[in-house]
Amino acid sequence: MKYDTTLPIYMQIMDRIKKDVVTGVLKSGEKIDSVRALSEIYDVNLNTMHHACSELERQGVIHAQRGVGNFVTADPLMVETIKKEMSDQLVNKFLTGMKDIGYDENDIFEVLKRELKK
Amino acid sequence: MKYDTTLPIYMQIMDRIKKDVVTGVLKSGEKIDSVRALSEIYDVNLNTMHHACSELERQGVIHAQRGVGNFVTADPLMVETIKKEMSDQLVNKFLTGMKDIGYDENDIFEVLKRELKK
DNA sequence: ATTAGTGTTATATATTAATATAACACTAAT
DNA sequence: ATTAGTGTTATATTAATATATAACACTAAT
Repeated sequence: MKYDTTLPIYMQIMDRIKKDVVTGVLKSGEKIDSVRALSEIYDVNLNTMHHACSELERQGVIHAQRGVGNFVTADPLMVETIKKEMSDQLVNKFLTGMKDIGYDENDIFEVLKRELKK
Repeated sequence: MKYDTTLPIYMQIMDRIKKDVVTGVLKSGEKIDSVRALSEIYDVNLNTMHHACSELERQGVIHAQRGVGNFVTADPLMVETIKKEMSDQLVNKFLTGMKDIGYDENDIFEVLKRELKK
């Protein structure tokens, strides 16, 4: 497991789990690995893993059941919402970032067309 | 001045200054405000501002002259290089991020076309 | 009732980032 | 030589992350 130094580890883990939920690797309603198992899989401390999970719960991605385990949100609509949120944020960051360094919308379109042709 | 909690402040400042260099708000070879003035403008501690500046110098964006001031790199080619680096990183983060959440290249293209039509 | 496996909380330690504050080192003008 | 304005370095303090380690609280099966 490799982590970026620019973002807290617990956030990077949240991101990976959200991606798994959004892509269906983790299915709606499904039980996920225990925090202890996950802390080994992601190679982090138990507290760090719990930090990630409790934040994910606050965001409605998963739901914890004490003594039982963590479960992916049972609401499939929520999964779509999360996907929309993530893509919106990506698009927004990309467009504002490009505009901030002087590209107009046509430029952006051209850059991307060139990049996607590869 | 508003800062994001997800990225260290000194990096966010570096980003803003690099944007100013790339867009010509700060011109090649030009003297920039003193670290003390900048620390007030960006509303951060002098040490934080110096941290940002010394990193910018390490990256070749600016050049410090002790007792005199900081200057934007005199090499206009370097400015272009920085711009290219920044756009490459933006494009890369966007594309990998979108692919990670299940969009293929056609999807990405469509999402962006729709967004740019607004 | 006991036990194994859950989520959860707590204490102590180390590291990084940011702050306040002060001083040092150098340059250019006076 | 002095001075004002630069970059630079240093010390102490606080807050956020991440760690090791231990314990607590709850659930389901035995």
